[in-house]
Amino acid sequence: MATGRTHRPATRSRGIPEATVARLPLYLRALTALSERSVPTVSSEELATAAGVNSAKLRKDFSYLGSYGTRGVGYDVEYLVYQISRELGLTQDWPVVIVGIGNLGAALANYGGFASRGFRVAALIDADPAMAGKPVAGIPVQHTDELEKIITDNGVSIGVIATPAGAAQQVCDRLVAAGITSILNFAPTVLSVPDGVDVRKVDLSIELQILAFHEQRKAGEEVGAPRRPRGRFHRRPWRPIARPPAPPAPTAAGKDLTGTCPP
Amino acid sequence: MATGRTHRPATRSRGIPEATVARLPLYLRALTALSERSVPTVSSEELATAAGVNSAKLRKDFSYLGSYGTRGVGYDVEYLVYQISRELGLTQDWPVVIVGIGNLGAALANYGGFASRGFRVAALIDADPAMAGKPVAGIPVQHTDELEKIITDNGVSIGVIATPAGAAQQVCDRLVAAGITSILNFAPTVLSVPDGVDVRKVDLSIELQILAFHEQRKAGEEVGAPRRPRGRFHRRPWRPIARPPAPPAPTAAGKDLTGTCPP
DNA sequence: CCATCTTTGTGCACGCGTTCACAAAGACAT
DNA sequence: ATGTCTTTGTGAACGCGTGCACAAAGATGG
Repeated sequence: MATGRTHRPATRSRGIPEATVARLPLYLRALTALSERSVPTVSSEELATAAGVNSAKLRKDFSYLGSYGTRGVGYDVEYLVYQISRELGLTQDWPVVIVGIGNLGAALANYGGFASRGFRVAALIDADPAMAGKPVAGIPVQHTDELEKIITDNGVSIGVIATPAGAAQQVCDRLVAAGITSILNFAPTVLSVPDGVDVRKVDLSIELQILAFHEQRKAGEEVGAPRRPRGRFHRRPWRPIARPPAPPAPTAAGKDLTGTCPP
Repeated sequence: MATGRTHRPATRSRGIPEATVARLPLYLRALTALSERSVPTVSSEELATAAGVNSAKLRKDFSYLGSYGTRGVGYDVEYLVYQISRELGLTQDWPVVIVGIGNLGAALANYGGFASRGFRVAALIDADPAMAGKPVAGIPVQHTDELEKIITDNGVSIGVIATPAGAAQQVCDRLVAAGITSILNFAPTVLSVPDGVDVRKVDLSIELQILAFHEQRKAGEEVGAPRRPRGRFHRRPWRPIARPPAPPAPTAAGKDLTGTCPP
């Protein structure tokens, strides 16, 4: 999951483990799809398949919420949708502000998955005066000067940062000072926030790098044993983009000079 | 982290734990920043702070790569940048295709964080014939019909799916059939792929839902003990957006009717 | 060359998360 | 009412990840 997660002290909130909380939205999505198809009940096995997890894990996850299933039958879809929604806090409406209306910010503003989950885009904020007033996704962009006023007036407690990395910490500080207590950060920076403020981050390039690691490993396996031409014919040659720097030489007179001579 | 991660069998690849692999990009980002400031060496403590992790964790992570530090001094920045880049497979260039050029796809095409890490956008693909030929981020969009040809001609092994949920599985199948072995999925769907294909997912709304959970918990604490007006004055009233469905009644003659009567 | 000081690398213990496997619970048929 | 069959809910075992705490290693100064 591209889901970068921030260093939370792993405090299981009200008895529900973090790992379970992170999966509840998955279950909710699968259940919503079933609900739209008017499926009345679903077994843990079916739902687990639809959500892409193990059925035992799903049952244990649900057991933290309570005993909402019926043995021999399964789970009532509508009832479970409501229980999970309530647990996640989606039975109320959450106004959010998006700061940084570049390509990504605009994409987020247009993203339909927010409104359907109870998240309402209360305002779009950008530092560029030329953007001010310009409508994006039907909402006029407002200038950063208005940030504090927007947040207090609308009672916003969740902020989304989609600015360049250089501006992120500054924006974050202003959001927190204005009363924001949850931040979703798309900027490739580590944000420092006071206690009581939650930060979750999404870094698009990190996910690709993790994929590259495994991809390299798959390609590397081929030079190993049976030399079976797996994949196809489209293996790229190994093209280094940087010379390996020499390992740092010992500061004092090195006792062992082997291995540091250039090839 | 919004990092959604897919149910990998937790196979630690070549001895390096998955959790460590997921953090290597973080270290790399912090090290790159130091490198640009021409900082020669860095201690585990400093680097850990910059990356937002524990210093003991960082040292243990690096120990999986080898002994690249110097006791009493720290780590050589340039050397470590190279070693991590090599481990992640970023010393070669990875062509990627982006399928689905809507708001999000366009944002990804314009995202600068890819090119700087060795990822090259080889092609943009969309199913809308009206998009064909239109340049996005300087690259002309190509039609889905060309998908297989693009992938084989360019030797692409990493694909990014930014289509609507309904089209994702179909696109995924075609990508896999054409030779793609790593997929980054932005569509809110569970993709099923054959063994040997890696999938990582990024779901924007999931991250917000997790934040909402904790936000609700913070608000709920206030009604508890000392009624200290934490936060500020902007607490929203609890506004239910759906009536709680009644729990499923027993099919046969219910022995116990208490608790199912409407309020 | 020796003493001191800094910082790495890691053994160890602990806690969380995952999975197995099964007893208990309820539906359904007879 | 009773038996059978399906599916839940959970106790227990295991493995991974995290953090502590310290010994070893090397730099630095005299």
